Amino acid sequence: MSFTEYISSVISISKLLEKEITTISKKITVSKGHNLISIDDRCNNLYFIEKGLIRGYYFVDGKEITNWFAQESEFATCFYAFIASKPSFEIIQTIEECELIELNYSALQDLYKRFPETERIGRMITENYYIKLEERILNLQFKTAKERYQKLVSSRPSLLQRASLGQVASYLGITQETLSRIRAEL
Amino acid sequence: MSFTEYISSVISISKLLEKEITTISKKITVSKGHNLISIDDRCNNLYFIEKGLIRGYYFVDGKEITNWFAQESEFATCFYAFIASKPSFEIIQTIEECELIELNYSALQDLYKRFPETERIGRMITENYYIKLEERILNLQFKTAKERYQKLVSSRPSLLQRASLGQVASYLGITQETLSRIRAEL
DNA sequence: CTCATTTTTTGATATATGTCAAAAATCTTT
DNA sequence: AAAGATTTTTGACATATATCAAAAAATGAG
Repeated sequence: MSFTEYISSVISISKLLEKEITTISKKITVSKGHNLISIDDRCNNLYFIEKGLIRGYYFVDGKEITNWFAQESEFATCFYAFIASKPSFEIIQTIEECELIELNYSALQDLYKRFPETERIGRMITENYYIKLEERILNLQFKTAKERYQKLVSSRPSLLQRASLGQVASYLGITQETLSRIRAEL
Repeated sequence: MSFTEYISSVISISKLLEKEITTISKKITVSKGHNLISIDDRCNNLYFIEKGLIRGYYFVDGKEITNWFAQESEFATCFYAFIASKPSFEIIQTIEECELIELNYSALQDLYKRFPETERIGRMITENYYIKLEERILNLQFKTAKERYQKLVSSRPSLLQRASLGQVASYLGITQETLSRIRAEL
């Protein structure tokens, strides 16, 4: 889904607004394995994914921990850093070649001001992020590794083909070996 | 800290705004063990805690799971339900007798409109909720039960005196027995 | 296509935390 | 203060998942 299509699915957009959105949208193509944002970077951009897969990760005891995955029609950024204007605590990396719409923080603030109906988009993004986190906590806290895996498979079936086992395992909060065993017995 | 003091610490408030805030603030006292919001309730109120302790909890396999604690100078509501205008998935219960400021959702929206500077408060509340969740995930996923306990003790020392062991244990994602043992060996 | 590198799987063993049950301690209410 | 209710602690044992190591499979560069 293109960014404009996504927006239209949330609010109805006038010709004028459409033009405005085009103006602030910067379409970029990024190769696989590229870091969009590194740790301690200022995080002034929000990326809408038209095509591709991105993850956010950080290090714990020298090990990469994947914090989230984002795919087509989703947004990617260090959300905490973006809303709080703090340095990023995670690395944002493309897992596949990506076609992205880059949105600048201040351009977005500006858009909110001039087209108040776009605030709805901002709120929806925030809520989406929040809800995803809530769900993740429920999962981590009360499901077995197998249940977490099954849930991921059903909600994002293609992820296992697109991301590496280690990336998925750390996202699920288990070791790669355990994930491999879970997968084998099903 | 009173609600007005709290607001003043975030934004500077005019006499007019102060009066307005007083108008929409409803000060209530609630006895211990009272449910402010039950599961499936519409969640139209946000509570600022001037005094007391509140928790949000839900049931998993018939067991109570505490999702969060909120104490003096913090807000309490089913945040997900509040922002998304969905029914609450948790029960919000006072753990101690509480003095609260009850804020109505639509009165708040109205305030945002009429005093745009108050939007900042709304955003800060949202961000606060989000950041707390992020931190909790990091904790749950990569710390041992003991480390999670120690962190809680240092960030909210009084909680262990104010909430029951079972409530704290489920918040930390461990059983009451395990928490009891951790506490004994330190 | 082949060799080298990376990723995934398998095996043996260790360990943190859970479960169930009962005792001990603490808190309420009369 | 006593009796009952609730909460916390302790014990024995079970189990899911981690760790470390090595083999197997998949991927990628030349």
